[in-house]
Amino acid sequence: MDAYELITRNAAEVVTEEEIEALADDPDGKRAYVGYEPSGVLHIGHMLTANKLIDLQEAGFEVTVLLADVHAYLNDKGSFEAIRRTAERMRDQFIAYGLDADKTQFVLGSDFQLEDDYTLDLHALELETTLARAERAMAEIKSGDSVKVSQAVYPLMQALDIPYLGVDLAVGGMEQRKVHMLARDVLPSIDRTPPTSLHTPLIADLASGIGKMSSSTGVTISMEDATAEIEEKVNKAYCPPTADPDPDDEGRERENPVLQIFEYHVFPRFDSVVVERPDEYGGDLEYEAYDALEADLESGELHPADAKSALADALDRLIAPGREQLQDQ
RNA sequence: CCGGACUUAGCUCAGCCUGGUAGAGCAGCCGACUGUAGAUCGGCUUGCCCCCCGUUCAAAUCGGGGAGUCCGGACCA
Repeated sequence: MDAYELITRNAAEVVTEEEIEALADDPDGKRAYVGYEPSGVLHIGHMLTANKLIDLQEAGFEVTVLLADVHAYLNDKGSFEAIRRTAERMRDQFIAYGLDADKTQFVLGSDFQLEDDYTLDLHALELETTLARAERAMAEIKSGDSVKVSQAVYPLMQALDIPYLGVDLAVGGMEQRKVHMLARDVLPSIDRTPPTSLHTPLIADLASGIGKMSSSTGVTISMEDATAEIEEKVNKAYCPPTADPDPDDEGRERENPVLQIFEYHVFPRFDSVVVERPDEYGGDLEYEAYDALEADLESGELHPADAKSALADALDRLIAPGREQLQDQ
């Protein structure tokens, strides 16, 4: 697989295509980053961008993982001390999951975001940005809560982190695109180069197929789940026998989260997937690419229940090494 | 700083006037039906009624004080 293909596979969008092509022409030593608010437990939402970081490392990129302790604090996630402890735990989980510890630079936000220069640049960005724009860019606002000033500063710090970390490529889920667009708009005002950005798709809510999966509301699969928990969660997932389900009664779009996880988590990390099936239903099936599996589900050749048991097995194999490594500590 | 509205289940809210041991919808959980899930049907759970003080046999409900949120007004030295 060439560099361009590694960089762009399974990406929902890149901004811009020309800039990505330029990076792909000479990826060695270029720096990519993702920022995470420390939440303690790595789940398959985080792992989706982590997969992309692994792709980028393979393509020759240097990778920075920002453990955004200051951001978490601004977003009312607890005391600094508690947040830093979860940040450490999360770093261990990333390494256990498969990020190369030697090629990955883990940075705490508080390592550089409290410096004088940073603060003054931040104020300069505040001057460039309306409250409405900042609020729109803030992906992490809990709906219904009243917005704090800290939450308006939050996306501006995300923008400013990019030049301070020397990032060429900013990576994030699609919910981060407004932040990256804000960064592209506003960084030139302080004579900083705006980032190229790459956004991964969002996996839909496991139970309903609607919206995005979240660890706070609803069900997610994490690095800490036991085999039996994974089986139960996957079994309970929404999975009609199609890749393109009809909208629900209220007109909300639905996705098939089981297929999404196959596409974005399983096939990128495994060469082939075996679906074990009792003889009465036709015996085992083997797939080497996602498209073939999707086509069989669509045609009825592959029953959702069999797809689910294969998914649970693959996910368990994906996270078991990390899970065991963390238990040994 | 002044004024108004609001605060009840995880969420959106009803109940308050006229005190009598807390309700609906949604969500959640369980079961039936599907070789998965969803849909559908049947059942079930959930509460510091914002806090404190008072009145009363009895307060979510009445009176006083306080807090939080939202909206408006004033101030603009």
